[in-house]
This record gives sequence, structure tokens and C-alpha cells, in this order.
Amino acid sequence: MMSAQARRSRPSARGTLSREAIVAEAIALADREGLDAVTIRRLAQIHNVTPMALYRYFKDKDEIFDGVAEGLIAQIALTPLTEDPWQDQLRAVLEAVLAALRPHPTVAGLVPTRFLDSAAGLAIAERTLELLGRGGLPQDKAAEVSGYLLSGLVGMVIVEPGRHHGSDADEREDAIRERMASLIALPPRKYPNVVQAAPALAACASPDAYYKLGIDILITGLLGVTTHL
Amino acid sequence: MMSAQARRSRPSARGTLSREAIVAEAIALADREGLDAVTIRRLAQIHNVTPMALYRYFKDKDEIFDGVAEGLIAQIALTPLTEDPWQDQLRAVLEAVLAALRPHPTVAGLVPTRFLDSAAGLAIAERTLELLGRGGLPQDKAAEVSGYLLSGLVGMVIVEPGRHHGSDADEREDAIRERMASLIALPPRKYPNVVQAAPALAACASPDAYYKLGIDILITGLLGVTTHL
DNA sequence: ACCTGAACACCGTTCAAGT
DNA sequence: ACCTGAACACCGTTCAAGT
Repeated sequence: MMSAQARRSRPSARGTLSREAIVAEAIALADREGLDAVTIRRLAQIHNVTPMALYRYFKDKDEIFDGVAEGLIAQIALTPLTEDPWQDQLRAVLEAVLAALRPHPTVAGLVPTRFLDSAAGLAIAERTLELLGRGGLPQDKAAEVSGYLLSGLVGMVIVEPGRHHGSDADEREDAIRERMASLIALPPRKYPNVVQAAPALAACASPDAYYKLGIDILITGLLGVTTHL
Repeated sequence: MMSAQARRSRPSARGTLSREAIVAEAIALADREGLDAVTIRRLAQIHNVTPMALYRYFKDKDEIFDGVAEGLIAQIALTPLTEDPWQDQLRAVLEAVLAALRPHPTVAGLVPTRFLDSAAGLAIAERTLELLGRGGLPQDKAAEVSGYLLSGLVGMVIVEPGRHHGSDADEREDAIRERMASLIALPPRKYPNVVQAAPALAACASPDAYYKLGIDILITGLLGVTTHL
């Protein structure tokens, strides 16, 4: 039913096919139905084309995922480098990364291992290394930290409490309610803190506050670590 | 050839089949050949059994992955709660999580979203919440932070520079060399920091130091955030 | 209770053609 | 240059039997 709609909604005037178009539909499909729904055959169907047609644009399925990651990274909006304090500028970078990834939690996991394979990712890595260097981190530590910051942000997006694959609001509420019920049903003598924290473990009261706290911990931690050197 | 070996190496005296045995082989298979190699049919072959036999023990493939996550989490060794400073005890928890996940980087990503579904995971969550509470974090913040710590650790394991699927040492070196070459070939005017940091971006000089720095940042960040409340 | 066997729908991918 | 069509090996999973 949904797939019939999708088949219909893309008339695909011959010649529309391109890397960008395929990647865009792959991201949209993953957002709607999860990463497993992204198959070569489904993508071909969406573009009104034979599965083999996609092989003109991508060597194999893995390259499509590379393209998806690159597409996400390309949406990270980097502001110009200034003479502002490094920690403020680094915070802006982290916020930009989150802003690009949060709308696409099911594909965010593709990003970290592919970050240095695209120009956009290299630009962000370059900026991050520059800012960490200004903060006093030696090059090798800065390299480790840059990867760590990125994967930390991606991790926050993936485990955001109450998030659920498929943007269906009812399913989301059901999943939260179910998790909540299973947590408050635990023996409070054995898991007092878990039971008390059940609402916060099951769903995020404020996603913005959740992400702000995560960034605060990272930046504060970096400040502490750099001054200890 | 490898799969023929695997077929041969498990005589499977009838009655050997069990959730634990299937999960153990699933983890071992993922470690050897990556998560995609873990299929119901491959697992059945390893246990000298028909694919359908596994459905006695798992409702579907997703439940096998749940079992794999639970198996990893069960290997996290939790020491008894004491009156030591909370940050020291929290560090010990984080180190225990890393010790369990590091040997299994290809399946580590299964853990965060399934953490609260097993008794072992709940015990660790309970401990973490207790320690964060001692540190002065309110319950709801502690819940967010506990998830964030976990996903941060998993992220570190997944993106550890120079890590590569399949424990083959030659392949690993080739991958590192290739990444290294592509980075130092970049225009140094555009990416001065990336080019300089190329060795550290391509591979970890000391994985232990890499993980220690990550934990330091998290703990230091937490200390800073809690004292600011 | 535990396992098999045949079948179905779907998958990525190769090869050889078509225009 | 760009797309099709048939085929192959492999998947998860259902249903119906076997012992």
C-alpha cells in the first residue's frame, strides 16, 4: 500500500536518474521505513527503473550507503572560522552536526566510519582539528578526540530516549508506553534508581535539553582535559 | 573454504542446540566475518541443523540480535558498590563496559538500544544511576547521561581508528595504509591539520590511551556539569 | 519437544543484450 | 551512454510433517 504509493508518486521522466536523486530517495526511504527497507530493488521501483539501472551510478549497495552518508554530511552547515574562543566555535560545529543528523536517526550510524571519505567531512574534520589545536591539544590527541566527538554525537542521536524508527506518532507512543511499563514493573528493591528514573529512561522530556547536556559534557570535559596538559 | 571448515568444526551431537550456543556462535561469526555474515542459514549450518531448527529458540532474526546484545552485556563485570568517590566507581563501570565491548566491535552497535532489555544491562544502569545521583545529578538528567555514556563508549569502539572488520592482520594494515595515503595526498593548503594529523586519523598509536582519553573527557565533563548545578 | 523438507517472496549481483 | 531481461546464489520466514 505504501510501496504502491511510492511507485506511483515518482513518474521519473527518463533521464531523471542520478547519484543525487538515488541518494535522496534512499534517505527518505530510510526515514520512513528504516535502513533495512533500503534495497536496490525498492530504490529502482521508486525511480521506475530496473534494479540493474542503479549499477550505472553505484558499484554496489555499499557505495549507495557511502552516498547516503555523504549526503547527510553535506547538509552540515559550517560557519566561517573566526577569532572567537575555540570552545564556542567548537560548540557551534557540534550543534551543526547534530542539526544535520537528528532528522535522520536511522542512517546516522552510517556517518562516523565514512566521515573522512567526503570533502564535506574533511572540511569539518579540518575545522575541528584547528579548534582543538587552539585549545591546546597536540595533533595526535586532537585526531582521537575529533573522532570521539563525532561518534558521541551520533550515539546521542541513535539512543535518544523515546525515539523510534518510522515517524509514525502512534507507534512511537506505544513503544514509549511499553518500555515505561516494563521499567516500573521492575522490583524497586533491586532497581530503585531505574524504577524512579523510568519516565526519563523511556522518553525525553526535552530533546533539546538532552542534546545540550551532551554537548556541555563534551565541551566541559575537553576544557578540563586541555588545562590538565 | 572458511565456511566448509566451520561446517566441519562443529559436529553438534544432537541436543547441543540452545539459545546460549546459538548466540555464542553468532558472536564468533560476527567477529570473524562481520555482522552481515550472521544469517540464520549460516548459523544453522554451523550447528549442523536445518535453518528452521533455530526458530525453536528465537522468534525471528531480530531476537537473535537481541540475544547477541544480551550476551555481550552479560560479559560486563560489575564490582560491588562501595563508599569510594562516585567518579572513581563510575570510571570502573565505564572501563568494564569497554572491556566487554572492545573484543566485539562489529556487534557493539547492537548494544545501546537493547541495554534495558536484559537483567545484566539493568544492573549496570542501576549502578550508573546510583553513582550519578551521588554525584548530584537529578534523576532525569542522570537517565539521559547514562544512555549518553553508554552510546559514547560504543561509539568509541566502533570508530576506533585503524580498526577493521575481520581480525585479519594484513587486511588491517592495508586498510590503514590506504587511508593514510589518501589523507596525506590532500592539498595541505586546504586541509593543513588533517594532513598533519593523518597518522593519528588513520590508526591508533595506543588504543588504551585512546580509550583512557575518552573516559577522561566524559568523567571530567560530568564533574564540571555537576558542580555547575 | 525438537527437528526436517518443501515452498514463497525477496534480496544483491553477473552476464549478455538492447537502443 | 543508459537501460533492460533473464538467471544465479543466497536470504528470512510460513506451513505442514515427521519422530
